[in-house]
Amino acid sequence: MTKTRARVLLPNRGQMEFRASDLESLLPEGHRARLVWAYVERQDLSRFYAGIRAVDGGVGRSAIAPEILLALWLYATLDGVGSARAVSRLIESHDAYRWLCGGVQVNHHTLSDFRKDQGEGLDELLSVSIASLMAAGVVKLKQVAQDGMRVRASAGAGSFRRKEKLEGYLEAARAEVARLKAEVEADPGEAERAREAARLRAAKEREARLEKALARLPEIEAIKQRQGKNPDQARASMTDAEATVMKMGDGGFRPAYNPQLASDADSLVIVGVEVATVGSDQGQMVPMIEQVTARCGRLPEAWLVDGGYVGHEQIEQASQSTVVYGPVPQPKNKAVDPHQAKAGDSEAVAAWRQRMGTDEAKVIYKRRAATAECVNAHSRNRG
DNA sequence: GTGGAAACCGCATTCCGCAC
DNA sequence: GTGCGGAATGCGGTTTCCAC
Repeated sequence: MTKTRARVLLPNRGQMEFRASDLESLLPEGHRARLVWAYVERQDLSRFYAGIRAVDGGVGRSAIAPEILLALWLYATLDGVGSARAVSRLIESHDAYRWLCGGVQVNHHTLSDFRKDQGEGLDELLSVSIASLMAAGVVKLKQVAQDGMRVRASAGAGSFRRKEKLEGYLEAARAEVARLKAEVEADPGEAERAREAARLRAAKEREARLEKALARLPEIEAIKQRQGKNPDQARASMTDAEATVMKMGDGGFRPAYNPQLASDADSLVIVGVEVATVGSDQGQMVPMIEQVTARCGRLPEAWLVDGGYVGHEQIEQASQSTVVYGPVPQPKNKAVDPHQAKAGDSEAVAAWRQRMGTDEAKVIYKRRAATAECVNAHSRNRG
């Protein structure tokens, strides 16, 4: 008995079809993009609108609504996307990003410009958001935890040069700018003129970067001096003058920044942000307390830090405004546990007790268990 | 239809990390 | 050291809008 061939449905991908659909139906109720949009709509964006010169009845092309740009960046940040080009690609392919745009074309350049030009506005928005959360009782500032993390800078490890080399490169860059200026002014052909102008721009940028690198050298030299090292060995990056070679989590040394975050331990809301250009957390506590106080309008009740912040001077200053919780610093004589020290303490421990003022009510050094609790709370927060 | 103004966005360039 | 892909950014062309 012969068996006939099975009859099946095979895909026909060349078939044209039209579907009726709207952006609104792409996202379900309660989708994160809708929440982001609702949040953005509630914000006072007058600062962003103030910079738009295209007005009703006036000339010029309409600007893209700041709500869209802000919502795109906010949603992208929640998605862990930080590149303008990546957001631009997502706008083409991802329903949530398409929904946020609502048919408005947004180019990666516009996204990048918005982030670059509106830094102050975005910072102010953070303050306003925190104020709203405080008014609603979400942020209480009972315990604020601070920590930093090393973030790789956009500068090559091989871009660092000492003063002598930087000055040489700057001289060469200035000569190049002068040469290109003369070439542009000599009025070559139209097509060539654009290329020459681009080269001139690039040369000017390089000159400016080298000037910045040289301007930062004194700061780096002073650090070297404090560390007892030869200040002549100070080097700055030719491409990103503010980047500093720091010890990273994996033990390596790379150009990086040290962003500092302060967060309300109960609500997990970030209440302070700063980008430090030094690798150590020492010295970062007091400026952050001042920033959070200015941003929130009142002092935090308690401030939690890890061992990297516990320096005598910082603790003394911080204790004027809040109660500081941090790991107990070990005396240089590691053979002695100062907490166990009693009558007959060694001279070193007695001096340590006096220096740290453990009996002062304002400065409280919690023992290991309490510290672990604080650090855990902060770790959860960072997560 | 034309000109002017404002905003958008493509081009060109540089720099980076990575692979080889 | 070289090539490649990705990202950032200034300049200037293009687009859009309005008045005349």
